[in-house]
Amino acid sequence: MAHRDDLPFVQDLRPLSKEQLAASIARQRGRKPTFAKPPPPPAAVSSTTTTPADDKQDENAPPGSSQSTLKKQLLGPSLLKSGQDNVDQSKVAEIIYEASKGSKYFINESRKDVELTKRIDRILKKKAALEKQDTSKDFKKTDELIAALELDRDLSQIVVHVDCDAFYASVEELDHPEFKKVPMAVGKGVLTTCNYEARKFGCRSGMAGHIALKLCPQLIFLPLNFTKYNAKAKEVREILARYDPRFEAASCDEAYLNITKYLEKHNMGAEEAVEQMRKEVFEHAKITVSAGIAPNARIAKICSNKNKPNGQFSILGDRSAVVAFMRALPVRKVNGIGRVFERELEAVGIKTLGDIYPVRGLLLKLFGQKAYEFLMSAFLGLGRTEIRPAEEYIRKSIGSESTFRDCEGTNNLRERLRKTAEDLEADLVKTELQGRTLALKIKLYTYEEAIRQKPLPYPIWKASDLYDYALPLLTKLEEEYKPMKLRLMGLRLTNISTRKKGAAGGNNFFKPIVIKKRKFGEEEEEEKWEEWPEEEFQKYDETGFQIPQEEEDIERDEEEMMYFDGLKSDDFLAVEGEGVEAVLETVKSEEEKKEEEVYWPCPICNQPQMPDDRTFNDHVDYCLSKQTIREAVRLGDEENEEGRVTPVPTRAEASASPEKSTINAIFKEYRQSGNQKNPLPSKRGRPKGKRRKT
DNA sequence: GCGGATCAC
DNA sequence: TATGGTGATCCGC
Repeated sequence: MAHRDDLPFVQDLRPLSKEQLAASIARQRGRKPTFAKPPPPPAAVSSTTTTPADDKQDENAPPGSSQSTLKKQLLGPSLLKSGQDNVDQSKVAEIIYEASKGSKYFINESRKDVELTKRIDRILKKKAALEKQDTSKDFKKTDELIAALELDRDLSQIVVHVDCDAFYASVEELDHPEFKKVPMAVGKGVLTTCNYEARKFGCRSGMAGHIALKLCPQLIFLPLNFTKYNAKAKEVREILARYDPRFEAASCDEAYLNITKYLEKHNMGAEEAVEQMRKEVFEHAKITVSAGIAPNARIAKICSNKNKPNGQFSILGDRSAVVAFMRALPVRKVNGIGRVFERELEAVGIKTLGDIYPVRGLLLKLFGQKAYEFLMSAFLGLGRTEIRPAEEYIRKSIGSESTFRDCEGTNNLRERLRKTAEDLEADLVKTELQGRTLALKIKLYTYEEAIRQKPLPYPIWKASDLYDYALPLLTKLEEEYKPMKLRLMGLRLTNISTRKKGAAGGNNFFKPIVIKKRKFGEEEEEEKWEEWPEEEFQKYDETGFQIPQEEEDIERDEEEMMYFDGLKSDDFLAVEGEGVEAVLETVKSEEEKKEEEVYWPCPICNQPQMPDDRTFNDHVDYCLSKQTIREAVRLGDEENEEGRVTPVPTRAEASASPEKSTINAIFKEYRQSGNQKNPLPSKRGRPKGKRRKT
């Protein structure tokens, strides 16, 4: 099927005006345009029988009401990351709201919105309480954190984020040039992506198909064809590899490159090289890409959205350029801050990253350690500079889930479970994986979700085992939600290991695998020892999309001015408190750091390590695990059962093994003594206030 | 360790 | 008629 034939294909393909749009929607609904007046409030959350009859409740909802936030929510995840064109988002929001109202999906969104509002209330109460206390210590601690983070800032690398423009839609347009100038979307049910013509109407990736049709009645739908997209992605990657052979494919249509070496070798400027790369990609693969150029991955990612489509944007230079750029950035632009966190931050007065500074001392208690460190690191414009092939990241789970028409009744549900188990088995056969923990996920017809999981006595992968072990979980849920009516079922295995021959059985050929931490925690990396994956897992990524947005200038309060201006004048440290000064005086420029050549030698491999606790500890743990894994493999050889492969212990497990306690104790002591007396060679000494992370 | 929630794509 | 699938992380309990 090339496209949907039942869709109207009008000759006039100009976007509708807002009035036309409204009229069009109204016609379909047999009513007059509704968005001229305030729309009705969301359906009552406690009731699942809400009907459009509820319409007449509250006609004057205030802007901050749950209705307004809900509308924003219904706009979909891609909206606020983008912002694009001349589409009137509030009108689009009204149309979506009107079209969604009363549906089960909508009612569930209302329920979630109410929960979130409650949580925000709790955060605000906490904030009010904090403001009555003396928080000077919290501010001081945070300034110490800032100083410590500054210490690790690395501006010497040049990282590029490459993002294909409306990838799936672009690929389809190559095969169907006739769709280039008309609104077109890929995917059914929800839009996986859509072309720029469709975006003019307010269509977005992730939007429900029938909603998109309301916004754009002439929208053309094409079915997904992953084989085609993967082939095209490969063509793009062939070019990227020329610029960084160790580039990182972040998804089907995104990649990170570290082009520092390339630039040195070819004596080129970053902008120039990336222009050339994008040109080569277009010549070779015939699709356009956008790129962001920056000192680290986090900023590069943000930059690649600035001049989309088919453009590039760079933030390079000194620290002040980076900090100034981050300051004005709406928090939602940062990877890891989604709609929910955005609302929580907004509630405490944080709209842009710059807004973080005045309240920095409250963030730890308001949002927890991880989010706190994440925010501070984002505020400073820090991010990872090490880019490595996706194959070096280890997978932690594998699952399969699917949506269907309402399914109820024990027999039907069991049949569904059987099918789900078979689907998962197929993937487990392909990947040669198995798992030791099984999770069953369900979504009720009300869109409420639940998960039940259980550790297994041994790793499984066969459909029959999956079914047998999942059945008790299903019956448990059936009891809880009786009578249970489902719209989705999924199975997922965690604690996974490979079934490949020779992986962990006897040939102890191991290589380090890096674990990606995606959310908070500054995209840190943590190393483990695992089998080298010989084969890339097939990916079924779907493309999200973002479009640049104008950033309004923010007003800076006095305190903020001091920080940023101080940064520029290069002695910003002096404006801060006493404790901070003490820490900050150890901050050196990159050049100074390099010149000093002060490292701590690893007691095991004797290689010089960066002189900070965390890096050093991690490295020692890494070396230790190398030792302990070797021992574990030797032991494991004798203990292995036929046909069942012992999973390689993780670093934590390895450290916890009693056999290794001696060596661990030695190095624990080593590290502790280092902590107290700093016997390790260091001209500069360790920064005060640097927390030890475990 | 489990279950719910959030996030990215 | 009627809003996806895969994988990861974090938090509270």
